[in-house]
Amino acid sequence: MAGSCFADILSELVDLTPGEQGALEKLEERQRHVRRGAVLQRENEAGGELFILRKGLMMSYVLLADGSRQILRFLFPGDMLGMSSVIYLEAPETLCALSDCVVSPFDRSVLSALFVDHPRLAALVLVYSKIERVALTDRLAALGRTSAKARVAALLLDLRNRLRATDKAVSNAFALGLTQEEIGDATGLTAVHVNRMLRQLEEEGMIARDSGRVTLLDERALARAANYVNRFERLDLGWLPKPA
Amino acid sequence: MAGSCFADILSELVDLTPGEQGALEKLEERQRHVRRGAVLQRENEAGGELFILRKGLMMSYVLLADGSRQILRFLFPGDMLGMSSVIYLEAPETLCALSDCVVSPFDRSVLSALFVDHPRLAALVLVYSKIERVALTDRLAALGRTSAKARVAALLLDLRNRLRATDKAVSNAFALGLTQEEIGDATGLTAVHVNRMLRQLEEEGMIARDSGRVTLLDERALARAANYVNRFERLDLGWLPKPA
DNA sequence: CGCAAATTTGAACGTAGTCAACAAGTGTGG
DNA sequence: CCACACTTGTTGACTACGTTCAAATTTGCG
Repeated sequence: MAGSCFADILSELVDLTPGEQGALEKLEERQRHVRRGAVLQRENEAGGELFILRKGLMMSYVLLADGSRQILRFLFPGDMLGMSSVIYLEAPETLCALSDCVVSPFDRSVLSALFVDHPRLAALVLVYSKIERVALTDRLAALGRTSAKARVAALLLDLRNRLRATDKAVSNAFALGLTQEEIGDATGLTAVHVNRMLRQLEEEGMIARDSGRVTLLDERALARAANYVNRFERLDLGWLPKPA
Repeated sequence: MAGSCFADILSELVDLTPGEQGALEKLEERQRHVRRGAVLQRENEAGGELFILRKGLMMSYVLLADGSRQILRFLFPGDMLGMSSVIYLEAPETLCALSDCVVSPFDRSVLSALFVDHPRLAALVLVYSKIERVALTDRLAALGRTSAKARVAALLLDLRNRLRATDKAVSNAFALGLTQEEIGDATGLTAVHVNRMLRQLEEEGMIARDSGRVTLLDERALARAANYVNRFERLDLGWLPKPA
């Protein structure tokens, strides 16, 4: 297996040295196939493994006492999985495959070694973690303070942008690969209401739909409705340590 | 100024070496007083500085297009502030003092040096950041999937626990130091509805209130209503690098 | 083709928001 | 010390956004 998906993400942020690339390839030496619907890690269970997602779409979610589910994050190729579980005795969230996936498991000791041998990569892991944090707070603000329509619009935009980040060929039309129930669990709505919001976005000419595929017709209007910000842009990383 | 507040937090997680303690004290050499209501860093403005909060209560929030506010996080002594803004050209969130505060500003280059000289501290900074992440996803799930009453109950429990983390003397009765509007902006509710929920918690015997002070009368019932988890417990950090 | 899952739609309901008025503090300057 | 303004808290009446429940329809998979 050539190359490292995680390195691909980090190299969008800075130019990696050959030494750094080599270190990152250690994270993706092995690989494991994961079937759609399979669980990589279950909430409240031990044994936090770390992974890089190489192919496919996954999600992390939590289940609440009443059985309802909150999807925390969708995971795309190049994303590092399991970091928030590896620091706990029991995982705080479940990792589940939304499509057939390929992941590269790696040991915590490899991460630990990375911190010792490659300070700049360690700092980049922190930066990556902070970008994810800001994306999470965007969603927190969306759930706390925006309408159902705005949340669905934001999800569509975010999904398209993150698909495009891994595959430049993704256009305004894409298969979202989520059920309306999953969209609801991500946006804090019911599946029924998601359906109505999609219909409304369609009637207002912002999107078109055809058997699971969505086309963003009026991206400007969607972004306005959603007050969406792409958090992988306008970064400032000049302060990072020199490469090892 | 003796000691480091941030070191106090990290030493709850692992035993710090004298060398590590010394490095952390570098973060808190200077200090600055911040008045109640003052803004340390404003959303969409440049100049992300880093800080350790030494005294007082602060919050981070975002403003949405319609003027509404979402409080992202309350900040307590020992918390590191500004990390998510330092990686961007414009800060993604505002930092504002809820009481008179003391902060220690430090340069990004100091953080950078920490990564080079103290790999284990760097890893601990990442761990700290991940604990915060899990706390954020807890709140995401609360906003997406729980009732108004549960969200207010969760906020009260969290506030008490975090106050106690910095001051062991904090009992079940404490001054929360927030207006009902602020509680609403944190929980995604209106001030009016927060008022009703507090009254309801009071009528059900879970809390008592007296001029800004709150007493948690039935902590068990509150935790059940809120499905609250203390994320600073049950950690597993045996895999960290050896101290430098 | 046949079955299960997902989508779609309607009607009734309920939680939380909105608007408005008043009370209780809090701080400031006269 | 009091008068005034302003913020915060409290309560009621009404509204509305999103949920719930139910049933029909479509889709996709084995």
